[in-house]
Amino acid sequence: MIQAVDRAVRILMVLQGARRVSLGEIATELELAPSTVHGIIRTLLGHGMVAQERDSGRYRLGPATLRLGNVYLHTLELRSRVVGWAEDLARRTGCAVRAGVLLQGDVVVVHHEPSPDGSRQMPEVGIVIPAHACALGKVLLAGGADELGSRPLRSMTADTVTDPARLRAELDVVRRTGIATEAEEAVIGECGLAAPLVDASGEVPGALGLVVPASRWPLDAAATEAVRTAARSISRELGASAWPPAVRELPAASA
Amino acid sequence: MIQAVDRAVRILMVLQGARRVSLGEIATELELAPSTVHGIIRTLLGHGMVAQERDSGRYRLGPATLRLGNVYLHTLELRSRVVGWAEDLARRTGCAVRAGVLLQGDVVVVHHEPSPDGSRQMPEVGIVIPAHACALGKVLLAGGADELGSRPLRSMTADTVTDPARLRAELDVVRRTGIATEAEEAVIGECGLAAPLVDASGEVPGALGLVVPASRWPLDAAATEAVRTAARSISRELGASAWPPAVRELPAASA
DNA sequence: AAGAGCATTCGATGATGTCGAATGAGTATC
DNA sequence: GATACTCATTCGACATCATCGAATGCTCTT
Repeated sequence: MIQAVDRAVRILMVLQGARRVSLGEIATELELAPSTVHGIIRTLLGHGMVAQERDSGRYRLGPATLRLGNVYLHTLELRSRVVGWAEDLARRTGCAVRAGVLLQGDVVVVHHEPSPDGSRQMPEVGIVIPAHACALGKVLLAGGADELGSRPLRSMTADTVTDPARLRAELDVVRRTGIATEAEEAVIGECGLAAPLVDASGEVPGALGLVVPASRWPLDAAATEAVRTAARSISRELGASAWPPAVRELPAASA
Repeated sequence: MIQAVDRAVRILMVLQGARRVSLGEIATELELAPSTVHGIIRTLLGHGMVAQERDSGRYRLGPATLRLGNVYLHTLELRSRVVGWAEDLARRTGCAVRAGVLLQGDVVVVHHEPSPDGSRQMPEVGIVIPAHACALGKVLLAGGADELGSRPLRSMTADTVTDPARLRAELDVVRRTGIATEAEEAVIGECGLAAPLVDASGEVPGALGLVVPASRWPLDAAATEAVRTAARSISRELGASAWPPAVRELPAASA
């Protein structure tokens, strides 16, 4: 792992955590000499990855990051395949629809279809949710090879699953049923139900799910079936041969 | 400028240009040894800045870029101040409204308010337009210190201004009037009108403008005045003391 | 008016990234 | 069905390059 590049990305992560950060704060947080940070930041500055406030001298993320993220979205085949089905799902179920991918123990929302009733329209594409606390995340963890990243399971609400053993048991159920649920484990008043998206290699590169108000929880069977149908259809478009994905306990003997 | 970091960002830029890129293609484009690129990419891979297709081995941008871009948007004070006024402007003028910032000779759209008639709803936040070919860009170039970056002015349509001298003359007008216009210089059938957003230091960190169908061009005076009013109001919220920004021919003697 | 905190610059050190060649897997070709 | 090719990947030695600590200039605060 290239040290300088690793540090550069770490600096971006620090800038991600706070609006305006001083050079010294970054240096302290990363346990580096201020001049070291300065050199890296100047390089990032030259490419627009970070910006500097002209008056205070403090740093924040730059417009180049927005461009990168936007291109990422448009090159994501998963997303383009999801859009149409998400619209249909939202109309059919009356719920907001989300699609997400895994990023190191967190779920990044790559598509958000607002609920038809228009309760809120905040652009939620790009937001990050701890994987263990949302339905999308449980699906992705269940489908991933590494499963849990051995990081502590941060508690978000009173109902967040923080016990690794209990989460692992839940993931087993997800693997068997192809559906994950979550009830106010990330946000009070919000529940979720999600299903895996499978690609040609049998991997689970993403998940599709509903955001359900707690007042409408548990969800009726029709909505659950709609999610299952949509996920299966998208997976087929992605080249998947089986859905839900095959459970792989051991390295398959048939390979 | 840190060499390794610079190369890492360059790699991201290459990945930005094509959906799926092989290691060799990146190495060729950047004139580097494949193993050098590989080392850097592996580091970026570890942070989710790039992703690798499991089957082909090719690379593309990763979900971490989306997260970065999203955080950038939410930490941008400019954007949060623009949202309300953009909505109002769109309703008042019937046009789509955009806000943008400058990124090395290009404009990055940081906010997009669709036109009320709902002609199209593509999420255009994050897209990039050559600064010399759009109204937002002309405003930003006029307000910037470096003016033109001595890069060739790429032609987008038959009406794109590609002559530096003519563009410079246009920028002078923009500085005097506080309004920039563009008629089918970037996209056939699309015209634009924009005004500068000024901050407390008198800089022009962003621009606000309308996207006008060619059929409605030239725009009536009322709409132009609405843009001017919105830009002035937002600038005041940002702490600006004067609008349009003062023209600085020379380093001010009063400093 | 003096002090602190900040970003920034500079130069010497050695740790670190770079390169070229070799490996292995996977695929297309004959 | 076997071969040749492309491609990502690994390894080790060299010298470049990033790193660090101290010093500077600046602005804002006390």
